[in-house]
Amino acid sequence: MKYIEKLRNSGLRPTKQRLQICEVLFNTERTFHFTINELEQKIKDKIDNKISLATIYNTVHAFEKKGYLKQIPVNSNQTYFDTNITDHHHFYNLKDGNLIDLENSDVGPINIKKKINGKKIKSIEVLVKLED
Amino acid sequence: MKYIEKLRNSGLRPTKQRLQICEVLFNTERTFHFTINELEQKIKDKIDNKISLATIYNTVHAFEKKGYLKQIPVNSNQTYFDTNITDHHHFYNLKDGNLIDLENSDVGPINIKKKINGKKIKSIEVLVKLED
DNA sequence: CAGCTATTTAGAACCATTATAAACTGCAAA
DNA sequence: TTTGCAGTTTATAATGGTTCTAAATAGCTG
Repeated sequence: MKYIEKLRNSGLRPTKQRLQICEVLFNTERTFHFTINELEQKIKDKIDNKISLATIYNTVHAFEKKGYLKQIPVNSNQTYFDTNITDHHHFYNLKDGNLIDLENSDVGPINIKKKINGKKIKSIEVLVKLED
Repeated sequence: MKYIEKLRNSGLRPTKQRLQICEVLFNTERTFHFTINELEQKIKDKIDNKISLATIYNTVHAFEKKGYLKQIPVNSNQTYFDTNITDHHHFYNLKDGNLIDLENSDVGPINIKKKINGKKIKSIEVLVKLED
């Protein structure tokens, strides 16, 4: 299994559940956005055994902490995650809450001129809200 | 009262509660960021009568819909609002969750090259996450 | 002033997320 | 292999921000 090493290298035990969640999250043609509920549904569809909701939350947070997932800063009642961990941005369709990737190359270079004392920039994320 | 007209022009009845919330939100030297809980506390400190939490939620949402407040897209368990409704951006201090304004002039012009069919850009918001 | 609709209110309901604590499991050491 | 233990999983309860409800109240227009 190709995810065993990945997990072990991060100090995460390659449990059956984590490996199955890896399959759902990372063994795909394309990256995608999801909420925990959407992921839960995807997991139900793809695997036979049940993974408890608590484990899904735990795993997603563990993966996010290790940098295998990113949280998308959007105001919604649910938290959105992204399996695309490259530097990039998002369109946010206000009508239906849909998110669309916006590659770095589709946004001019962003130069933050203001500095904050003693702080480093960890990420720069652009959210482009869309309306009709 | 200077807020009566503002409210009436928006189709909102200038009730005692709304006018008092206007005072707290807009009669200030500087704009500021807040969560509903923080606003509730501020209101308690500044006025004698009680305003119910439901009214605070209703009013904040009404003001946001009318464009007198902006929601700040940040992942937090609470929703952040901003009384600064000009086009601008934010630093987000990951350590303590603090938000700092980042004026448009402190960010180079942002040119979104990708177009989405049939959609208009409503806003472009940059979130700069800070770490130590 | 009358009557109508918008608004306020306390409290209940909702629901995403987190906490709990008991059962289970991967794994290293013997 | 077996043992022991820390790391995980699990069902369920708890939490807490937000929204809903329905009754009381308050602007506003005629």
